[in-house]
Amino acid sequence: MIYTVGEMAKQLDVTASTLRYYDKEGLLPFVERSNGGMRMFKDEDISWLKIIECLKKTGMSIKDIKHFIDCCMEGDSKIDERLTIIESQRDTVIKQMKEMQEMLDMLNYKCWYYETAKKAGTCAVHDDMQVKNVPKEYHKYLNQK
Amino acid sequence: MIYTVGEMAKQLDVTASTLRYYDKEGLLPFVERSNGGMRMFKDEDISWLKIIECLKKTGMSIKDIKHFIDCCMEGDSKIDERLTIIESQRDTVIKQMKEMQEMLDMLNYKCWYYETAKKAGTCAVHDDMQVKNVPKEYHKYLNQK
DNA sequence: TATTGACTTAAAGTTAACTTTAAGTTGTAG
DNA sequence: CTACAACTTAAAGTTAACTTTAAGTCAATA
Repeated sequence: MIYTVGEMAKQLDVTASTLRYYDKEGLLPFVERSNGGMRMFKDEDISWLKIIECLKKTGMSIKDIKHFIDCCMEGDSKIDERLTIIESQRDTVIKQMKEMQEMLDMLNYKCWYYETAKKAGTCAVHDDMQVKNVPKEYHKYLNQK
Repeated sequence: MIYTVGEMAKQLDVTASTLRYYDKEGLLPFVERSNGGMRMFKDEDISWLKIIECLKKTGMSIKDIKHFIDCCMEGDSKIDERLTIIESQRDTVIKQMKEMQEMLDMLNYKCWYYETAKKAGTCAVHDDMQVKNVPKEYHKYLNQK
């Protein structure tokens, strides 16, 4: 199957101009053109776009994604570098997820804080809250508003 | 203890101008001033800055953080809205973490892909790779480059 | 009291990642 | 063959979140 930029955009839930922008930035060297100059996306290009999406969603810049794609186009001589880039991005994601978990922990505490305040009708309930009435997992947040 | 903007910035590992920018945007209405106009950060302000950091790191815009802080300054009449905002942000983070896990799964597959290619000296090893030699958790990525 | 480093504000500048616009071309349906 | 929707590029515009600059002020130390 062959798709136009608009059809491909719809499939990937991005705009056509985003795909054109990626192409302009050199992220899509694998996309072929018709005689008239129209982009022709192939089914296998979806795999490329999914890895681009993955790198983008995990915070890699367009410039660095281009570098990775360039390495891919170079072929087997760049396997080492491609592996290094992906490993490094994986480590980045692991760090991001740890940080996310910490943020989630804090938001869970805040939810408990406001649920408790809501029941009491006032945040003042926390001023004279006894530590034993605070769930253990939230102790580290005490003395926070 | 009282801290200047520079001291507070160092503690939080941000620049002083970032804190001034947040203040200008209305995120720090709780920060007091000296007679001469200098910002005076108190120890309890660190709690405020940590929740701001949490909201920011989980993708909330400055504008929406300001709205939350404004609700906080309003007092008990806004407990409901504060709870709703925090619950919604928690849900957002849970979604973000699920997506992150999917990205991590894909990066793990790519690592395996390049490790295998590296051992073989060529990516062509994947062209005639038998499914039984691909770890089960990676089967969903087959037919991807 | 003079120096000096850190502070103050307002305003302009930066950056990334798009998005929009304008002018023109392609390709399909009737 | 004509319409016309969707494509093309180049260039300008947008947005968020800072960052930098400039001109001046504060406050701690010698």
